[in-house]
Amino acid sequence: MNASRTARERVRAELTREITDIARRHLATDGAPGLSLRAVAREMGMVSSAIYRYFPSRDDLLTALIIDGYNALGEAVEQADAGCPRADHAGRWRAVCRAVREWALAHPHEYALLYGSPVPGYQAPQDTIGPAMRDTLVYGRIIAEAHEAGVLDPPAVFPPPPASFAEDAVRLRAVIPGVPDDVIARAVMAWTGLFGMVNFELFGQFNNAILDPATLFDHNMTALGRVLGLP
Amino acid sequence: MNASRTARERVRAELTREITDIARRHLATDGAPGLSLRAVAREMGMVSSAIYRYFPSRDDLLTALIIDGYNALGEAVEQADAGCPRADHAGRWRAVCRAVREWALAHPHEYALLYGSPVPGYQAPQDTIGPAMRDTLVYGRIIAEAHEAGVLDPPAVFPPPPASFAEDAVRLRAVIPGVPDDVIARAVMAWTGLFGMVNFELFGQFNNAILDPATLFDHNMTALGRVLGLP
DNA sequence: TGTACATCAGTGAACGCGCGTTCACTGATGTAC
DNA sequence: TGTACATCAGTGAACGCGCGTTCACTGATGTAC
Repeated sequence: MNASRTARERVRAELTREITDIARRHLATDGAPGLSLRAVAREMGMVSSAIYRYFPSRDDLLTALIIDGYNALGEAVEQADAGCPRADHAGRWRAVCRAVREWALAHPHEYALLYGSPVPGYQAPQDTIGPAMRDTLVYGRIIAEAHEAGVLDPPAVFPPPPASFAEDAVRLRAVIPGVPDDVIARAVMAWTGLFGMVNFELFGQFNNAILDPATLFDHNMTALGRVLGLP
Repeated sequence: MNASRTARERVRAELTREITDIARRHLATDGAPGLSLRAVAREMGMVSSAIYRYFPSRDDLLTALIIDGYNALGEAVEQADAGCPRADHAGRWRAVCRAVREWALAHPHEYALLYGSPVPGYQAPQDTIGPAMRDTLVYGRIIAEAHEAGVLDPPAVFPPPPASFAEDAVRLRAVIPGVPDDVIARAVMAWTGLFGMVNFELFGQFNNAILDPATLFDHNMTALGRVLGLP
């Protein structure tokens, strides 16, 4: 019977979700290295081996958490972008920057799993690539649309990128279509600048030095927007 | 006897060094979460409890590694700076950027220990603060000296930092004396931009996207130098 | 609609491993008179 | 210079813990005729 078949499958889907939820909570308190299948099973009220019906190994559970994390961040970024007038490209850039920072502050260990030091011995499989690009596509779209609208005006204070950058620029244009190499290089600068700042705040490099990171973050993201040529 | 007293102390110092050397090697292959006192003791040919004569706990060994790491990076940065003509501030900035990247690529796990996700449950003690600032002081000095020499000319493309940034700027001026708030904000931008790019390269965000990170790194660091106002 | 069979979820025991840390101890090295 | 004592380094056993993963199994749920 189809209905009962989906009944079993529904239970399975729900338990899978419950496992990742618990795992995510453990991640939030103990970090990735402390995530343990046995602890999750214990909290599920299951015997530890039962988890293997749902995830064939610890690494697969980690992968699920990584994918969920990228999707959650991606969605936050998409929503921040969607909340701005389409033509306000500078505002959209600032909004997505703020969204990244806020999501990171709200989920520090999850953020660390995505953008911190790699978990030793863990090799991310192909399925993480798509979700990992979700937020990146939003930045790319903002820049590409600004360029298309003719409002992108990068200040002429940098030397042009070297010719050898052209090859990587081709690949990156998949994310920011239609823009010249110089804009691509600036986009990477903005992208790494955004995450560099979030990393430093989250990983403690600002301790004892910058007590009001929010203010500086907003200002520096605005400045990076100007570097990009956003108005 | 003084001579024999230092004999015992010399052995102690050497064994301490040997322990941290082995630990550093383990760090390089297994990462921080996999660093184990027992494994180090085993390789020393000691019983595991003997390590406690040298380090009262695993965390203290980690602390020693962190301090050594900051010092090694700091020294690399200092030497890169020292290898440039004093008046070539832009060249000095590029040189220290390259030194950071090269050190990080040569010691990825050590770099991750310093600038990656915090080790869960580990709280860095006060003694790490000094070494942690060693490289920072070099960037600060370059900018301060360029400013003092009157060659710092930051492009007027950014809005001024908000008034509320003034408080943090006071603190940061301990590292970059004599410069206005706007330059301080730009310095943080360059600083986070530098490490943001190294982080992304090392932690895998450039995978499948940027195949020639060295070229883009050099170009973007030059661009960040221009943001700072270096010629 | 009822029955025979196949699939699946969860159990419980076990394997084999590693870890940090404590403690009472022996024997060597250094110190003071 | 020689002896009594104190300090220190290293031993070996133990405590108490946790982990990932495998495997033969039971009993429930679903499927096909």
